[in-house]
Amino acid sequence: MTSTDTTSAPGEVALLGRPTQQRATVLRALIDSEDFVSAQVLHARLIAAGNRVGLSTIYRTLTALAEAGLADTMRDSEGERHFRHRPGPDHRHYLRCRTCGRSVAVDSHLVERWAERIGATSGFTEISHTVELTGICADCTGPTAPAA
Amino acid sequence: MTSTDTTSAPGEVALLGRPTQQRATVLRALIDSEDFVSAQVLHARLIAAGNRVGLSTIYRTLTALAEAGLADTMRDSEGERHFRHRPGPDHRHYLRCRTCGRSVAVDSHLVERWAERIGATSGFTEISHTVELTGICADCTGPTAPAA
DNA sequence: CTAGTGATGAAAACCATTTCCATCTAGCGT
DNA sequence: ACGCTAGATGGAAATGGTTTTCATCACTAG
Ligand SMILES: [Mn+2]
Ligand SMILES: [Mn+2]
Ligand SMILES: [Zn+2]
Ligand SMILES: [Zn+2]
Repeated sequence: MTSTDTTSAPGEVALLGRPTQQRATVLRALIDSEDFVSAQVLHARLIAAGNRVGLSTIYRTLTALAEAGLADTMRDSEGERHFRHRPGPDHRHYLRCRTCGRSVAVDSHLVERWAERIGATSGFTEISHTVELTGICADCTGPTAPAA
Repeated sequence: MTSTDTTSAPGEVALLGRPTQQRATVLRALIDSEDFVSAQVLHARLIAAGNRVGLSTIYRTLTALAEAGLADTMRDSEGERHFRHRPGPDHRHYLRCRTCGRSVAVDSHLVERWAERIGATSGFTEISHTVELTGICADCTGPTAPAA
């Protein structure tokens, strides 16, 4: 009930090499957060929750997860990297509230096609793209003040 | 003929506060580069060219130019910020070659509209976005080897 | 010309991320 | 089970871009 649960995360973690205790913990925490988190914040949370994980391992694991396509990444305005678990097979783009930080995945097939077309038109190949949306969500817009 | 030219950059630099020698120099260098440059690289170039400008001033000026809408910015995969002079009134998006670094502005009105629509649909306001494309340009694709 | 406020820049501080490296450990052969 | 070994871990130190500090400088109003 505390931290002796070895069956934490599914076999997904095996895609990264050896399925270690720490990797399972990190993936589990990433899934549980259900929103973008920085390596630092995730580390703080895990430590606060009593887990023993090094910051280096968090960075290594998150980077590996992103490379393996199991996580989406994004950079905030200060250049800090944030990670979010990717449930499906293909990448997603998000719209994030600049006030409360909440983010929601958006339908992006239109930009996906646009990006490809632009590449073809310009004579470029192996096109890849970055698309990030930010705004103020309904909760934070109301005169009732930003949600806690 | 060396660096005594005070009429370097236009009055645009006045939009940033006092029209100083350094600000003119930085803006001029940014315009001349005609492509994205990092603060560090721009600084190195200016120093190599015999100008006396501090790195801090480069950062301050580039940041100010970006805030004033006179420059577009972009972050490379390592998180480093790059700046490019913005000739027109509205921002642009670029397609950059991952091999030689050259970048070309692309027509993005389609994504601009897409971003707005997504915002409206999601109940978000004050939408802003980030769109970056990378790929391999024609010059770098050919069997003739990447351009120097 | 002079005062006053903004600008400069060298050096130090910041801070997210990476690298080192000595110590563990999962997984395998025996 | 037992020991081996390549891979993994994590605390600490190194990196490296960017920001801050602060003493000195230089536009510009008067
Ligand atoms: Mn996409
Ligand atoms: Mn745009
Ligand atoms: Zn919000
Ligand atoms: Zn190229």
